[in-house]
This record gives sequence, C-alpha cells and structure tokens, in this order.
Amino acid sequence: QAATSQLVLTERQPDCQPLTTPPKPKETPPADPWTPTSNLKMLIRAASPEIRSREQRRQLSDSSSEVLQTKHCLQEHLLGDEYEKSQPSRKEKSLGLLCHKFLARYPDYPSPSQKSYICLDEVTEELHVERRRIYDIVNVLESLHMVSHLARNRYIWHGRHNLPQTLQALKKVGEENKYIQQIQMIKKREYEHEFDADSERNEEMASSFGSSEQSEMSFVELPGVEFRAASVNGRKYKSLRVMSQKFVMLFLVSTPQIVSLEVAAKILIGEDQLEDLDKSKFKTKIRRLYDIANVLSSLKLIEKVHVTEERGRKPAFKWTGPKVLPNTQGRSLKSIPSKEQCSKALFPSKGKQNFTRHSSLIKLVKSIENDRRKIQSAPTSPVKISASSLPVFPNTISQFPAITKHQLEGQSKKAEEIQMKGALSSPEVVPKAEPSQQPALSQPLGVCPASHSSVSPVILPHPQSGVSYAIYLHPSQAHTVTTYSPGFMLQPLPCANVTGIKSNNSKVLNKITTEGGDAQRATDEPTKPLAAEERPDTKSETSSQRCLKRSQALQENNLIKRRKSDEESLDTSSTFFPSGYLIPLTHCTHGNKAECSNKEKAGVCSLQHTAYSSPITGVIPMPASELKTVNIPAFHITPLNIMLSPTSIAAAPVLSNSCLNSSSTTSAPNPSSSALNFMLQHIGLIPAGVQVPANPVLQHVPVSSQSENISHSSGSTNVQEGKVSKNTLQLDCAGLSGNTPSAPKEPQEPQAVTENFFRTPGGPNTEPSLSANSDGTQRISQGTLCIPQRKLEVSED
DNA sequence: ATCTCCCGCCATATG
DNA sequence: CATATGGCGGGAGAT
Repeated sequence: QAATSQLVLTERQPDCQPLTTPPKPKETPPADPWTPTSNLKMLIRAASPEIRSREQRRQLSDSSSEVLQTKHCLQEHLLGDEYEKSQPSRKEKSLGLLCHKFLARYPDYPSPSQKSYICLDEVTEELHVERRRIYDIVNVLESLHMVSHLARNRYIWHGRHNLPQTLQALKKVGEENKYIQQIQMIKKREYEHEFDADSERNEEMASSFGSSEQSEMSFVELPGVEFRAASVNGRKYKSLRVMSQKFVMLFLVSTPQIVSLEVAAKILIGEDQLEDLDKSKFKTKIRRLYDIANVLSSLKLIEKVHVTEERGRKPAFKWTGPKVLPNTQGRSLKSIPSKEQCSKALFPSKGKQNFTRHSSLIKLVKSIENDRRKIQSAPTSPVKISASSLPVFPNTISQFPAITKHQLEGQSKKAEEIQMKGALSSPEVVPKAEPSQQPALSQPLGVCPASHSSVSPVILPHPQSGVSYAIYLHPSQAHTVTTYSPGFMLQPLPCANVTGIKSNNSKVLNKITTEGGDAQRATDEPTKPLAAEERPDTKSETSSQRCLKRSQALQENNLIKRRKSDEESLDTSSTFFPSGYLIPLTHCTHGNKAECSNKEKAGVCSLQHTAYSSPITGVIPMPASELKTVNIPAFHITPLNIMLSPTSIAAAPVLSNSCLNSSSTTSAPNPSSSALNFMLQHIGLIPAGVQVPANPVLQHVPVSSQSENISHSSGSTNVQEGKVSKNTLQLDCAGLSGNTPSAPKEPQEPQAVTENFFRTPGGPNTEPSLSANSDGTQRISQGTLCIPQRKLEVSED
C-alpha cells in the first residue's frame, strides 16, 4: 500500500507552509481533474482496463476519479503480478485511499481569490463511493478547517492554508484541556489496571475524568475561517469533527508526538461522558479513530506506528505533520485589527446562523445549571463556573467565525503567514488581544459563557507588558493557572486520589516506548532524569509495590472517594458544557480593555481575563498538568515539596520544548504575574515569598500551592534550579505532576492588576473561578488532605 | 485471535 | 415529506 500511496501522494507535498513556500495557486474545478498526476492516470487506465470495468460497473467515463484505483491495480499487477483482483479488495476501498483520491482533486493551496467548491454529488459519483464515506472524509477535513460546509451538498475547499492556524489553535486548546495529564492518568491506570474496578474507576473517573469534563468537547473554530454560512452552524454534535480535533490535540500536546489509539479513545470517551466505560463504546470509539486516522494519514499529518508497553505493542500514530509552534497567543490577533471585525463576529448580521448552535447552548445551559448546584455549596459559585471550562464557552464564541468570512479569510491568511513568520523568527510581543468574549453574552447564558469564551483557547491573553513573553508556554500555563487557581482550593474538598495520579505520571512516561524509532524530539531525556530525581515512590515503585499501593490507596481512597464522590458530584460543576465550539477569539482580542469593561457584566469573565493575562505571561508553569501538578505538588510539596517538583517528571518532557522556546522569549515579570502572585498570597495559597515562576529569570519556584489552607512552609524548594531552570524549571513544574502548582510568579507588585482580579469577580471569592479547573482543583484540595499519608506509605513501600 | 475498518441501517437535521 | 448528514456497530478482510 505504501507504494501505491506514494504514487498517489506524489502530487501533494508534505506540509508546506506558506512561509517557506509560496502557495501554489492552482485550483481545480471539481469536475475536471487536471492534477499533476493526470498523465499517470491515463497510463494507468490504459493499463488496467479490466480492473476498472469490474470494479465499477456503473462508473461512467469519468476519468479523474478512477485513476487512483486503477493505479493501484496496476501496481499490483506490476508488483504482485497476476491477479487483477477482480474486486477491489478491501484495501482498495479504504477510507485512506478514498481520501487520497479526494484530495487529489483539489490543490493544497488554492488561490485565495478563487474558491473552489466541492459538490458532494459530483465527488461521490466520480469517486464511486457512497456518500457516507465522503462525509467521513469531509468531516475530518472540516475539523482542520480545510473545508467548510456551505450548504447542502456544498463545501468550500480551503486547502491547507488554514492548517497552521488550526493546529495552533488545537494545540492551545489541548493544553488547556490538560490532555497531558489525562494521558498520564490513563496510562497509570493501565498498569494498575485490573484490580478493583469499581472503586478505582470511580475514583479515576471522578478525579481524572471529572476534570476531563472540563474540557468537554467543543469544536474549535478559526477566526478567519468561514463557517458555513447558513446551514450548518448549529447542528448536532459533530462528534466526528470534534473527535478529530481532539485526536489531533493529543498529538500536539504530547511530547513524543505519539498517541496510542487506546489512550486516545479513553480520553475521548472520558470527555464526552464520564459515565460509560462500556466496552462496546470503546470499540466504537476505536473504529472512529481509525476512520479519522486514515484521513489524517492521507493528509500526511500522522503515521501509524506501534508503541510497546509493558504488555505488548499497541497501535498508535505518530504526528508527522508540521510542527506547531508553541502557542502563543498572538498571532492572529495582530493582524486582526479590528474591533470592527470582532464586533462583526460577535454580532453577525446573520444572527440566526450564528446562534445555530443552540443545541450546544442548551447543553451549556444544562451544564451551567449543574454547576450552579454544585456551586451553591461553594462560596463563589458563579465564578467558578466561568473559570472552569475554558473551552466550553466557546460556544458562544464560535459564532464569530462565521462573520466576516471574506474579510477574515484574507486577513486571516495573511495573518497566519505573518504569524508564522513572526513566531518563527522571534518572540514578538504580541499584543494580545483579549478575548472578546462577552459579546456573546447576548445569549441567555450570557455571563457565564462569555467569560468562558474569553477563555477560549485561542486567545491568549497576555500581557500587555511589553516584554516579550515567552511566547508559547505561557498560554498553557496560563490556562492552567487560571483554571485552577486557588479558587478551588478554597473549597474544602475531600481528598482525592491524588496518590494514584502522581505515581502514574512517572510510570507512564517510562512505559511508553516508541517502536517507530523516530526520534521523538526531546522527549526521553526529561523523563529519565526526572525519574531519578523523582520521589521515590513514583519511580522506584515496582509493579508489585504499585499494587500494594493501589490496594492501600484504594482502601483509603474508597473512603475518601465516597466522600469525594458526594462532593464531586457537586464539584463537577466545574465541568461545563458539553459541546460547544471553541472559537478563537483572536481577532477580537485587541481591545481587551474595552471589552473588559463590557464584560463587567460577567464579573467572572473579567476576572478570568485578568488572571489569564497576567499569569499567563509568564509565571505559570504548566499547563496541562495543572491538576495534578498543582494538587499533588501541593500536598507533597508541602512537606517535601521541593524535591518533588523537580521530580515531577511528566511535566518536563512535555514542556521542555516549549520551555525552551519560552526561555528565549522569557517573559519579564509581568504585572500580571505579579498580580497573580499577589492574589495567591493574598488568598493564602501561596506563602508569602513564593511565587510563580514565570520567568526563568525570576524564580520559578514552584509554588506550592500550599494548598490552600495548609501552611506550607516549603515554598522554596526548587529555587536551586533557578538558574537552570529557566526552561527546565518551568517544564518541571508544569510537567511534573505536581509540581507546580500554578505558580504564580513572584510577586511583583502589580497593583493595578491585582485590583482587577479581586474586583472582578468579587474579590477574593473570585478565586473559585480559578478552581474552574474543577477537577484539578478539587482534587488538589483533596489531595492535600489525604495524599500525604498515602504517599508516605507508598514511598515506604 | 487480533487489528482494521467497510458497509450501510437508521436516527437526525435540514430544507 | 424528501433529502442530506452522520452516529453507530456488525461483522468480515487483513495480519
């Protein structure tokens, strides 16, 4: 198949990004195939007439579509020799092949000026496939914004122009969703696997997944990309699209960019619904993932590989697409100027379409309601909600994209290019726009959503401060920080299963091995070192030990869980809306402040923003891990902290890259960060001295979040690394499980900022918002209580 | 036996 | 109501 595919592929080049290569402007009318391979096609046809005839009886004279098939046939003949396979043989009907054919019809980089349209009827006819299959392909392409649904039977082909942006956005969202952590948890479970199902399950589910909920699904939109005008906005869930995006996110956030189907399926399931664990569901998910993987493979974004774990090798895929720069916020924003656009986006005349998503909205509402319940208990309920799920909100946001298509497109593209360039070259200071979330508020949900929206992945808030900030890392961190922030901590939660988590991380890392052998960029290193350093328990544990731990933990946990579960149910509030789209706010960003004012309504939002921006800038350490990180560290750290943070391995690997990048950029201490610190201190989360590490320069001390309540004296722990740290530290913090709590950087005094924080949401109370992470936070808190014990035990073991 | 994943029924969404 | 979409899972080909 490889051979065949190659041939087919020849036409398309691997990722060329606009930057380097000027896009080729060709476009092809759907009907006529021109394609570079046309010659080949002809040859093929000539060669294998028989085959064709057999294959398709109905097919007419269409030349274009058949080519591929014929080609394959030929090859086989050539290679294998004789039998012309009379019938296509399953492979020939594979989605991957079909996708190649489909892609062959359109240029990778269609000229912007002309839009090429895709007519499903034509395609199905020409490719001789059932419509259903085309939907599979198109849905995945849509998730990458390579096409947009215009109307019935009509799609617009964008090609790979949007790919860089899309990937960026997806990466960002992935970071926000803490996928890294989730992956770790899952792996951890694996080893633990079998034993006690229920209790564990619950625990895990609750803890890990619960958190996962936060992420919920949402479709990530691109600003510039057009949304299908009318028809499609709302619609049902689009699970395939969402799944596809999430799947891609997993690659983008994991350090070795390899994701096993099993893990991906579990994560996707977890997000959608906490509850079912069904095996059948799992199988279905796997099937879908194969479908998606086939399309992504055709796009050359991923490649199949196998990972060997303790048990055996498992199917997995490796990212082979373009590298995504570490996130930054800025890119699109810059280009996008205008408020105008934003406004448009927000309030598109079309209106209806925009709001199409009601379904999602509805969900949102539900989730909100739930949250409220939960929140009730909590002091600052409202805030939390908003905070909790960044992504979710997007629903509202999502609408934006629809607007200004044309304008945006052009701009967006340009912007992209610019971004790319900029990003590559240097860390610019990006002006970040702020998310404009609020506008969306119009909807009933209004406030909450809006705030959320702000959260939306895309946007990175960021600091006004001029210093370049670390470009990428921060965002994630920021998210993290934001997310969990202290707020939750405040809440008293029962202990969670923290223990398990931490151990997991380390293990997980170890386990994974890539057979493929490709290099995985940096990954390994971090792991080992970390491991060594890590606390004993994690690494040192042998499997047997683990078991012991587990059992112990379980017992303990069970108790805890029970409590927790109760609480959790409440807590979950943080989770959010199930489906929504994430829209990148990017364009909107510019006017942060202004927006803010608007936002005010939603107090929360404002808070969040502020929080984000500041923290993001530099301080915070890790994104993904947050939950764990924060939590765990806190606990552990409290007593031990120092050691741990560094140890936390996981973080390191992941972040490392980003860190590096960031380092260059480094952020200066931002006001925001300072503010953040301030807040934290205020709240008591952080000890006075500590702070968020944001910049290498500053200290990264992992703050222990001290957990909320607990006193922890530790704080300083890591300082040592300080120097080195720049990158590393951050990484560690982030990656490691616990390491870092969000670290708020140190204190600088950003008075102004601080004020905002407090005020917005309601002052200190707002904190809860941070907790939004929900799970993480909660857990953390829980962790604080319980964990220590366990850990001790474990370590002893 | 396991991995892949095609096929197409049938529920929904859209017009 | 007719179609367009697309969730979903049986079950068969590929290994």
